[in-house]
Amino acid sequence: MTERPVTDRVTLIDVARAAGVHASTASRALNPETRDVVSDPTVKRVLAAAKALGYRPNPLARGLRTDRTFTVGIVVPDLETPLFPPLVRGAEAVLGGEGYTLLIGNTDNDREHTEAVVGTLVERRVDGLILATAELDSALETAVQSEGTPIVLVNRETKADSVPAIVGDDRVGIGMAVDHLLGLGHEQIGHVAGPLRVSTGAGRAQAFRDHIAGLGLDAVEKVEAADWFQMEPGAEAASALMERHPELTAIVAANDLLALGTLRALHEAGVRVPEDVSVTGYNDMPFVDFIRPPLTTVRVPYRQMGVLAARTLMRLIKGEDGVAATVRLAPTLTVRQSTAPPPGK
Amino acid sequence: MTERPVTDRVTLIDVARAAGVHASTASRALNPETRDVVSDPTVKRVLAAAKALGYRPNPLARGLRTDRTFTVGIVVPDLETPLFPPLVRGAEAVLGGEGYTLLIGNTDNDREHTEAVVGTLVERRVDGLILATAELDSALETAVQSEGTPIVLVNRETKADSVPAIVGDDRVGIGMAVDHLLGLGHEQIGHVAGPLRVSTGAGRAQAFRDHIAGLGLDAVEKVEAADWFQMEPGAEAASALMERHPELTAIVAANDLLALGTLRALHEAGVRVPEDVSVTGYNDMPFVDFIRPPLTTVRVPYRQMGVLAARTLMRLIKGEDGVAATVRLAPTLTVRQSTAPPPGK
DNA sequence: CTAGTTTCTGCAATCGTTTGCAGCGACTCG
DNA sequence: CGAGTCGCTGCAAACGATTGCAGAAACTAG
Repeated sequence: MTERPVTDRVTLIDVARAAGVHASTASRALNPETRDVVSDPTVKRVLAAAKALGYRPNPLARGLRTDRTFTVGIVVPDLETPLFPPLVRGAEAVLGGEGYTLLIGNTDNDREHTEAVVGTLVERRVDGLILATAELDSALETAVQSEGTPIVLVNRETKADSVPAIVGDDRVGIGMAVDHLLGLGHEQIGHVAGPLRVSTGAGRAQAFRDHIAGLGLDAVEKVEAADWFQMEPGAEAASALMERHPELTAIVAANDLLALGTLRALHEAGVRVPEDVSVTGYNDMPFVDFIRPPLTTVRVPYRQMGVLAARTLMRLIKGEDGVAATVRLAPTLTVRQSTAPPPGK
Repeated sequence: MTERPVTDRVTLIDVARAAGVHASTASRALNPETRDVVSDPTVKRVLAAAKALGYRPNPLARGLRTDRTFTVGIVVPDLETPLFPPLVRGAEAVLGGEGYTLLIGNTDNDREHTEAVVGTLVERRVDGLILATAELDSALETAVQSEGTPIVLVNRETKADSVPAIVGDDRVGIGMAVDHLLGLGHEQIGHVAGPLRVSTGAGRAQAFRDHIAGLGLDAVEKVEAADWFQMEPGAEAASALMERHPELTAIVAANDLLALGTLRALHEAGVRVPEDVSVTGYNDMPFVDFIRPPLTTVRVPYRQMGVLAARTLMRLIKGEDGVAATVRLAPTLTVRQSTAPPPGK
């Protein structure tokens, strides 16, 4: 296999030579910011030469000199979790439009792995970072911030309020699910919560308790937390919950996968949904309208979360002042067939 | 908001100074390849200094000098299509292990967009490219190749066999679906094909025809192609197909989404699945086991495709010889409840 | 004891940009 | 007509690494 010599990339110097000017002049002519210090005819010549030669600036050289790489890192726990792709796409849509490229990293929900990934991204001089990692701890992001890399959190918050976060409004979302069930006539409502060390898990559980308590009902012991946002733990938690509280006629799950697990546990226990027990999910994952029964769930605007996170990050990068601390996006309720009035109503 | 001065990054020169040597010596001591030309005590001192200062080389500077960025671009039509995340993760798993970072790009199945994305990635000096884009045309990849960037295709092929491809073996997969149906006693089997300008669409349709023809049955006019791999087009194609061939007792869909569309179309026509008509999908997307009825489908090892693509790309980057042209991965059949013997058997 | 190796380290160029500074010609104005 | 200003361009130094080359010890051998 012969090593074919590769078409040599055209550099700024080539353009300068072709236009009969010095490289620095060519640089200034090419850059809209500095273009006005160059005489009009020269600008035209340089532009023409650049176009003729098909010049594309070398981002490495530029980044080395300017300390701006026009890249943004986005790190997610697991791209295969269906809520992340829309989020990434939303971010990519706005970032791509501004000339940024996305570096992506998965963390597998592992603390060490997360630090390694964030480390390489910072080292690669990303201009900013979008973190959708799950852990509630905040040491990492403040550390990164102090190194000078702007950060935006997405789908989770941190105690340190120095870092902006774009999240779904879980209080509203859980409230909508509960109100929907109350409206159908349910009075005994339980909650299959997510892992409490994760902000979405803890937040939704708290929202559930508060909302029920606000109605003068007792909720505390009607919550069972799953180990993780997966079907299997969801099924276990649901079983435990129903065993302790056989009087429940409705279950609010903290997540669609937990709802799926709940569905399965109920099915295996011979309980019919929605005739005997109603179930709601959270997230409106793709295809939950195809399961049996189609899931009533709270729809979270993940794509828009990505869009807003990216916009916020852009403002941070540009050094704008007064970037909002935390933005909560309103969810909507999608009613399908996993909820119905309780038995005998 | 005061611009807090940022902790200055530690550079090779800092390390060199701390170790009392010249930067070039430090560089050699740090690089395992050249370490042996440096005396042992010096190596130790440099290593210690580097560790003490927390030195991380600047990839931009290195890339500028060496023309290796340790980045790989991966471009997919749409990250939200459920087969791509596992693929990306598979690739990331092996690439990350080798110190590479992934740059990701979506193309929206748009030709111009694709060229733009690939353009920026090449311009950013990625060491290689994994393309999962859908179009069958091959001008783009040969163009990129000629610029010197190694490419691996994934989930699709091209006519030019100079570029390696990792694909699922659709002939085998479709064959398994058809054989399964034949085994159940079906004799009138139709195919809802994907768009024929896409290699997976065209390939599966051809596989279907060939397989049926190989059995001496007539297949040609029992194929109806959908405009795109989505539910809606799938429903339309299925309706058209059933109208033309009401005698069909089984439909092989080229893709799970098309199968979902087919399911809906049949449901709306009052046809029961699987009692009246059996349906098979393709891909085994997440949660198709939860739909009604759980879908019998062909499982394609997408994660492994990503893994193999990455491995192949690594070999290409390292300049190894004899990298296989096209690898076909064997799928498996997952039998669920959307298939059953035809009525009266 | 000298000449020739070997081993190690430093010098300086290089990768492709950007940018502060200085110089040069043309123009303005008193 | 001379001094000051202005507009434009070039020079050269960065940015942070890598690497061919050469020089200085230290060592071997004759």
